[in-house]
Amino acid sequence: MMEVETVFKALGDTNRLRIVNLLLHGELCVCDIQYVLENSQPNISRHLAYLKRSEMVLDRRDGYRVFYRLANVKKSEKKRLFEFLRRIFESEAQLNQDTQRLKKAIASGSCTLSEWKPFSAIEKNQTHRKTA
Amino acid sequence: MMEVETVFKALGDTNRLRIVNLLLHGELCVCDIQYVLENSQPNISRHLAYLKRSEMVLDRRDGYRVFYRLANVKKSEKKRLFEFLRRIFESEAQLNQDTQRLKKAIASGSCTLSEWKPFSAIEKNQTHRKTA
DNA sequence: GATGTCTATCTGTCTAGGCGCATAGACTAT
DNA sequence: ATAGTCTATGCGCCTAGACAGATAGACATC
Repeated sequence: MMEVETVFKALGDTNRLRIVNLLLHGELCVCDIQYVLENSQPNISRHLAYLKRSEMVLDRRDGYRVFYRLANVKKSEKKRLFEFLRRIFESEAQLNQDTQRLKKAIASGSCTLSEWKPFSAIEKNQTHRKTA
Repeated sequence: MMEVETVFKALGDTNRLRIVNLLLHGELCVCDIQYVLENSQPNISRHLAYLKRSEMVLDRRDGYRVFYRLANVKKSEKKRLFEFLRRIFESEAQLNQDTQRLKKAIASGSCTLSEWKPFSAIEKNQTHRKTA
């Protein structure tokens, strides 16, 4: 078929789950994700490309950085999916750890220079934070 | 990690999605599933074994037939998952077609000789239908 | 026992995809 | 242009897993 299969395939990998978990909290640039996952940059890029092919995320270039965010949050189907993921991710130690690490990184001025924006805000209006 | 990854991997295949969709409607024997999916028996068995390894389903032998059902519906996490799946499966043409085909087969006396039992009933009390 | 039915597993082939490493591309600033 | 930063892609290796076809196992009936 079918889009459903594609989505589950995309979620059937630890690294991609960790990425989606981070993106649930807001838009991020590649280097932020790389920092949290402690993984090689090419590997992160490949997984982001996979998520993009699967229509799970969208990207946007700003200068020499590329920002990724969850896609189509408006569409009720995906919205339900992301809500579901948020709930089940709560009980995953690794993902919680990642989230903490991200927040700490942002607070202490990571690659992402702009302010932290929670998922709920992005969900409402799809405007993205500006980095200048 | 992590159980979440395993579950999504299990759902990242068309045949397994179709099987889970059928099992959402109740316990079934292998030949019923094979009939609906119009696939080879070894292939169905393999996918069922995969789902079992992933702790998505349980099996039970009754005579020369083996019945499969969704696992651990009591645990709230899995319960939420199955509820989620039921909702998103509603908009998948192939899966609806399968469901119709199954119902028709059961009505006209398929391999499964016993009466049709809806998912809600199985969900409440985990007793299984008897085939004799 | 032998036979028939239903199910599982074994063998081999093929493809998707995960990773490391190197390199190319995009952009900025000087 | 040149250098520096961030990101994407190409190549090669390896494993998981999807399938077909053959065979083995479990069970009932005769």
